[in-house]
Amino acid sequence: MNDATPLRHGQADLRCLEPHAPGPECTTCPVRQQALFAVLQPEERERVREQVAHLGFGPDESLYSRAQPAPAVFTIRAGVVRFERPTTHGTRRVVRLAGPGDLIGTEALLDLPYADEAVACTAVEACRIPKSAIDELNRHSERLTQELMRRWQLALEASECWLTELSTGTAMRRMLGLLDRLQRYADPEGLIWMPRRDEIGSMLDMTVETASRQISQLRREGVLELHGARQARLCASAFEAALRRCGAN
Amino acid sequence: MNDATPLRHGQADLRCLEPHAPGPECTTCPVRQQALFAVLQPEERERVREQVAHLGFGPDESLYSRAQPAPAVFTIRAGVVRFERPTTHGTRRVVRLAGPGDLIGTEALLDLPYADEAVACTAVEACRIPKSAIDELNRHSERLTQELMRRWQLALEASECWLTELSTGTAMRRMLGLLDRLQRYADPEGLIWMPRRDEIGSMLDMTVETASRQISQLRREGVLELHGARQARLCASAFEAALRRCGAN
DNA sequence: CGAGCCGTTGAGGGGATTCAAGCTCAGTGG
DNA sequence: CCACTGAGCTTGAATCCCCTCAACGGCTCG
Repeated sequence: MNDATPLRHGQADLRCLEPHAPGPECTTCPVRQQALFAVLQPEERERVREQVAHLGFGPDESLYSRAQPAPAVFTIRAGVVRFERPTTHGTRRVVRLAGPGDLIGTEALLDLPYADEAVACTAVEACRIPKSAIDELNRHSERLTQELMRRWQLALEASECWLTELSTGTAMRRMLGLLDRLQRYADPEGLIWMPRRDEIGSMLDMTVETASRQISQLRREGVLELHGARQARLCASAFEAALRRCGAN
Repeated sequence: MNDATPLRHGQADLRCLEPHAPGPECTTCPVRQQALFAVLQPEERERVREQVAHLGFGPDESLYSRAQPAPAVFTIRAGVVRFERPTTHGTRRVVRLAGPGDLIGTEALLDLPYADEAVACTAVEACRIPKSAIDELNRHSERLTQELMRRWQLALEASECWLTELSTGTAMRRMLGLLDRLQRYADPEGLIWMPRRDEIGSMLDMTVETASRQISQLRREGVLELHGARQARLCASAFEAALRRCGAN
């Protein structure tokens, strides 16, 4: 996809798709209704448009890194982003996922460094909004302030949900929980993004071998149907059955 | 401690220590510097004082319950509070702790129901602040708005930290992570609150037996020194040694 | 006193990790 | 063309950690 090295966990090379001519894309944005600026008046939106950069990221590129100075927030237009942080033991742990319409990196608005590393899982399109732009709007738009608080609550909800659904119980239960979440980011044809086995490992705190075994079992049971390496389809009825099976566990 | 039944996980009986005479306690509050209202001007603080109720809760009483309408936020003055939510399998999982100075139940400000059940672990003193009071101040104090956002970020940070430190690795590693956190809520004599074994279980996703075995081992190793049923003391050097030992694991 | 809760410890079994080998597939270069 | 390589995925076998089931002691309380 790019001529540079694939750079797993490297610095982001912020390839600006449309550097200084954001054009009319805001009004035609696929996530326009869910995005942060949906609460703005047209004239307010117009005022910040030229400060917003439209960026693209390839798999395993990071949008930003933990502990770095945070000058901007991002709205995700397409793709899946994972949030990683190192454990005290040196391994990496994924603590959350984000998808189209989500606002990430809000630490920036508090003059705090980024709390996690945000890494693209799939190809990702995102809008980069400098802190200054939000600050200015914030002074005049009470609705934006309210919306920002709502975003924080959403992130908190996602994190706590990750804890209850993806960090408890057997490996199979956690795997089903993950697939259930990935289903929300499915494309129109119902294909879900399938993480690498080691990614699954850092999401669910298991080894690559265990992740592989769970996937294999689900395939044998007809729950999961792999389509190439990075995509798959879930069978709803078999999925429910699998859930019940390990619910009785 | 109270004449009513101990009511494990029951409704909160909101015992108001000083019903309608908040008195001068705000200025003498032990958490005055860390609490939300620290950012307010004296006259602003004065305006809301009479709307704030000073409440007490006994162990296992809940301050509020998940999915309930949320009319107020709470500032914790003393004690430790845990946030629980049910898993899809029917068990309970603790997703976060809060202590003196923390602001909880901020969902209320967004007209959302409470996201978790907040349960007192120890004896807890808290100030109940109705949503309406915050709303009014919010319109005039930009600093309060900023502070609220900071609180949300703190909660998110705590939740993600819980995920990386208390939900990964072996039972011993998680136990040491928990003790490390509890240390932050230690009293002046260095005594920490010691949870029941089943509480530890729902915090670290392990059985009571496993929790008990870890505790016993740490006692034998001189890391932990129990003082009665609900208190203990950590030996810093032995604690570090234990961390290294299971770091090499 | 007996009942019940809480904590502890032991024995056995099961699920996950570890270690290891083999597979496919893409890219490389002779 | 094909051997070679390395990354990712899968599977097997042995080990180990944790869960399950069980029993028991201390303690409070009716």
